[in-house]
Amino acid sequence: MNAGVDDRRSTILRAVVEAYIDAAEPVGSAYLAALPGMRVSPATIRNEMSALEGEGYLHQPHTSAGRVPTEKGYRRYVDELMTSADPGPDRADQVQGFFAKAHQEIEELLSSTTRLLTRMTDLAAVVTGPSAHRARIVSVQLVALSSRTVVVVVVDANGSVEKRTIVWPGEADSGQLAEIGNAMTAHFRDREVRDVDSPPRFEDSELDKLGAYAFVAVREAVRDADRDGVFIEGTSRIAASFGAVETVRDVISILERHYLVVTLMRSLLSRGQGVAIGSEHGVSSLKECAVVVAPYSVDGVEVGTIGLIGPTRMNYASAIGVANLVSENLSRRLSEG
Amino acid sequence: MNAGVDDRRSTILRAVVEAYIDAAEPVGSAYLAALPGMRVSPATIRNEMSALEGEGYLHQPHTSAGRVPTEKGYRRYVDELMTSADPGPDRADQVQGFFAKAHQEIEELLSSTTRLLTRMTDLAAVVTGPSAHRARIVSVQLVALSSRTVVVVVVDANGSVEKRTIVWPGEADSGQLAEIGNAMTAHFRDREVRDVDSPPRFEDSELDKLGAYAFVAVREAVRDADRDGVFIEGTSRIAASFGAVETVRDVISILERHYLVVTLMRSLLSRGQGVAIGSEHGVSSLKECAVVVAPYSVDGVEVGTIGLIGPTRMNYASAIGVANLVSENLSRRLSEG
DNA sequence: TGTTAGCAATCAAGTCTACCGAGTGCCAAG
DNA sequence: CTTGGCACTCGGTAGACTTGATTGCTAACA
Repeated sequence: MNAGVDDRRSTILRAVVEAYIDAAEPVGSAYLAALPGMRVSPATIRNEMSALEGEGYLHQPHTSAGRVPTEKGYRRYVDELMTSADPGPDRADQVQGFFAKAHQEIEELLSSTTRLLTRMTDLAAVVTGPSAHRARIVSVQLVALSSRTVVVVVVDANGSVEKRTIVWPGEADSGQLAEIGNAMTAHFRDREVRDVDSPPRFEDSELDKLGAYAFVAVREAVRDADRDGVFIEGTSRIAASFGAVETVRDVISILERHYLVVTLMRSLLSRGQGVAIGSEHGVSSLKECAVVVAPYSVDGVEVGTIGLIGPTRMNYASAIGVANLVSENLSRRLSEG
Repeated sequence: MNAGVDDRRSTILRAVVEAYIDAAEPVGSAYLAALPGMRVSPATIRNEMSALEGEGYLHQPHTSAGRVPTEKGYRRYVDELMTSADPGPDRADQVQGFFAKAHQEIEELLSSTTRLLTRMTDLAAVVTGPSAHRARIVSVQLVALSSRTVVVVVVDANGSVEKRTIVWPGEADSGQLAEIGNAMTAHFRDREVRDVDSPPRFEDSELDKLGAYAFVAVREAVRDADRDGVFIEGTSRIAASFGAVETVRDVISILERHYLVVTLMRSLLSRGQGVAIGSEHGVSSLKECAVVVAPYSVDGVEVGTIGLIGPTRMNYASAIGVANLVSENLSRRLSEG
């Protein structure tokens, strides 16, 4: 029972899954028997498939049809049967080439990484920006837009820039603003974003009041930091993957709710899962989808997520391979500086 | 010929368009004759419809079907026959309420405005950020991320912040950086973004070299400024509007190419068109779509665009009304400060 | 002259039937 | 345990027929 990956039954399950991924049509015994590696007759394959159906790995849409993998079937395929997710040297080169001439700016880098993922897998791709919570603050500056409007600009060590526009309580004085900015920079410098808890204090009581006021903007600016960085591309591939418009609508409408997608990916990662198939992830609108996730890290710390979303009959080997490959390259790239 | 909007034939055309917008099904003479305002028999209506078909305003999918508006029919409807695009006091209140408690930050304001548009019209919505070319620069600062990495931060009068991360030629010295930043701020202050043409000069030859180097980053940062600000929401409504998955895929794949959408909207506006129907705009993948655009302005200068995209049988009155309403409110809001 | 009732004509879409064929399950022989 | 053979199932396709919506035309009418 549940022997290895080499027994005949498993081989047949693998062949069914791969054929179905390829052709999106129920797979019959005759087709399988004709496969190069297969040394048994259709009748034997039928027996095995019948057993696989009993075990819950396959499903028969109707009596006179071939078999289709169930979620459990895909799961077993991904966990045990799949041949290596190594994307091969061509793709490795492609990814390396991409990162070699990729843009400096982190946002543009991530956004074009998302497009790269979509292009390589033909799936919808998601990349979340590096979580800002652990990033260190490098500079805080206050700039007057007008006499009553001030923009607070916070730069962190990732090179992310967050800002908050506020109405200044009184006439904005550029000397004062500079002084507050310098004090803030000194105060927060090298502290992590999540440690922004109290404003710097000033001798001068007016400055102290203004400083406390500006501090609120700093806190809000860094609190929003994570919200910016979600990149999603390849939505149109979803339309190409499903025949039913309703499914397309449901899936796309989930993809439009970025925070939902991010939550989903994070929760998968935190449970140590790299792949969620069908209803495993619990989002009912995505029950016909599978999600592949991989974390990426900066200096060894996992800070962001790469995700691929497509139909359950996606090419898992390719998707997982590409996700990991891109994750490694992106991590390396972001850890350089 | 082409009398007014009050002759019977025009009334019938209007009724056909409105019925078709409503029900998405070919409209027959019996249905029209039963309409409250209609005082003639189905036979008469048939005669008129036949004439309208001859004039190119209507089309009959097949002999035993009712009539469907052609592009020309929609065009005439929008230009002459449509009843007022006034969205009514409820919606005006809704929009005012929205802007009353909307977010300060321009990006978030525009992004939630896009969602508002989608919600109110059930169409895909696009808002382009205020063109930065005419914005005045308020501040330029150089911040060291590490000894060899510097981020150049440019703040403009809209409150937009642009940045560019560069490798510094040498050890980054915070005193030098501050000096260059101050000189840049003084040099570019109140100049328009499009006028960023030459760096400030420094007495010190090393500073002058570094300044020229940093200037490149400033120019690149402001050149990219326009690229950020495109907000698109409601893609999933497209899936709900069309029956064919291919159409959905085509349209969404256009929506994914932001620059294409922006170009389309700008070119419509520059030709003074507020509505483009079907093939009028020349983007073949959108031939089953109509696009409604409205500019918005800051202090009387048109700086950005609002757009709505949906099927040709969208509710034009509502779409145009909402686009204009939101445009006015957004303009007012952005011109306040 | 414009309007209308009446009516035959048209044609998409639905229903019914027959049939084909892909694919199975099972049995008996190897 | 494997396999060939065979009856069986059932979705899908094709054709014939029906239904119903809608038209265009004609002739009568105001």
